Amino acid sequence: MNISNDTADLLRHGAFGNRLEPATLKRLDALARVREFRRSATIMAPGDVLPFVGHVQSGILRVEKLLSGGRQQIVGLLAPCDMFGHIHAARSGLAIEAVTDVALRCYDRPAFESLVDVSPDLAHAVLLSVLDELATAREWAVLLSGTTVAARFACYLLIQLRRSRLPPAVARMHGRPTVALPIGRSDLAHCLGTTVESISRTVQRFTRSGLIRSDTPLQFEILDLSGLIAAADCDGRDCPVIPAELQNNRGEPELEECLPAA
Amino acid sequence: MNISNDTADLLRHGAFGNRLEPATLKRLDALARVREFRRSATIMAPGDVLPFVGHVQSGILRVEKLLSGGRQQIVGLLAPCDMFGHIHAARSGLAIEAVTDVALRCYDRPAFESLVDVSPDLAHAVLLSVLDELATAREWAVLLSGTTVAARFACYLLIQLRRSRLPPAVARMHGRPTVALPIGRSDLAHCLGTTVESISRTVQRFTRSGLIRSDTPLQFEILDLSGLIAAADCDGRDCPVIPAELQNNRGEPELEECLPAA
DNA sequence: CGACCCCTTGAATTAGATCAAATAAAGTGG
DNA sequence: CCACTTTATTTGATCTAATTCAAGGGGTCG
Repeated sequence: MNISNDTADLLRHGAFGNRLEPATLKRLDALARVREFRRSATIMAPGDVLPFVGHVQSGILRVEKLLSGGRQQIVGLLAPCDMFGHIHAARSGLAIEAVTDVALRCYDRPAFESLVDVSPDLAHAVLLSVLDELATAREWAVLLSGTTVAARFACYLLIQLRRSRLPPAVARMHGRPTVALPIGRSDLAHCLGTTVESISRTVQRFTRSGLIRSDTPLQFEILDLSGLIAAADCDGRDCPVIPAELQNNRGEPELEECLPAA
Repeated sequence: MNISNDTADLLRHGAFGNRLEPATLKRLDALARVREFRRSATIMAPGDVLPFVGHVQSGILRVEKLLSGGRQQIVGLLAPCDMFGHIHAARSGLAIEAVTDVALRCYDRPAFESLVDVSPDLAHAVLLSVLDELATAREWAVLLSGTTVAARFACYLLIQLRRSRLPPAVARMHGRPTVALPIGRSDLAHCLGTTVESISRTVQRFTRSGLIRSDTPLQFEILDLSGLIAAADCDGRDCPVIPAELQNNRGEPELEECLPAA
């Protein structure tokens, strides 16, 4: 299969794009409208119910909880091709903000729901999509449950390795798997429920230990995958399952196959 | 509406029971088979894909991640009427165990999925059910993101107050809202990503502060709801939204209405 | 060049984990 | 029904890890 075609399709139709009938796809396209937001823009305030659903075309969103003291806790990141919005409206109390400049492919929610009602293939794709979101949310819960910052950071890297379906997030630098999300230390700290200082120290420690290499603050080359898995305090069978294609470096042969993904 | 009828219906048909056509309900009942497990039994091992889906009729399940060191991290609790199992199989790497003796109403998965395919009402109900699971998972992520044990414990109490749809979990003792899940300190500690000792100390501290009262280790009477909300470090608009019916004690008038729930 | 933002590093404090033990509750068998 | 075992909870003391407070580079942009 042609990678670049797949990529283009994912970008256009999101996670459920390539599972739809041509006819449904066409009607979906008719509904689509691309909206762009600048970095730090608020897409959804806490308590809002968006009038649309959609998926990310480019950029990174953060799903976060705003706490009383003006503090924020990130409970998820949305990368290109991830869905956002409440299919069947229910206030979540969460906020969505743009980490980078973003382009969102949006569908008017009532129209989208009507289309779902008459398109079993779309209904099925939406269900799969929500199930994927569910798995991701559980993964975040596991991540946040790590007791030490080191464990949470290692888990974060493993999740990003496994999860990202599109080039920019995970690539190979110097032939090694690399996590390169456009996420600054501040956001990273909020993701991991800690402070920028602790993040910084942990990154330095991992670097000194030879687990990772970080040319720029936004890039993490994975040097020792098995070491990272050990640091994440979870065995490879579980949450952070690494795609087979990434295992051929210092590959861990005992790692099982990854989920079929997309 | 008749509460006891509703309760019975929830117990029999789970979260999506009262949204189905009578015909669908009948076909669903034909598929149902109740399985019982004793306390501490493993319903699903990590890596398993259950041959059935279903919902809890009685008892409590814990959804957990098993870590390398034999440690476990609970990423969710399932109470009566909650769904479990992967509708469209995808290994989660999570385990499900019985906290108490449980009765599960199970449906053979292939048969259930076939029924979903031909029953739009069931498909819709399943989607809503999964969306509810998603909201719950995000709530857990928020819970686990709390920095201090006190914040996580307070958040846990608030979530249980809001979430439990059936009597045993939340009731009123001496006229006050009470969280009374059959969860021992050990499980509670795993839920909150901490140790039994820290739980114990936190409970004592909350008791001394007059936030809660605990006659038995399994019961927590809420004495000061607004204090708990403050301790959870999140304003009432968000995650822990308290049902209106529970607010008439030391009610917090500024709390908004809760979600329509079931 | 200075203002600003982001990342790193250092020192002090504190919360929580760990180790260890006492107390309380619940089941078991005589 | 009581002594006894087992399990659950509480309390104490120590030690480690992380937050907090504070300051020092290293960029970018007007």
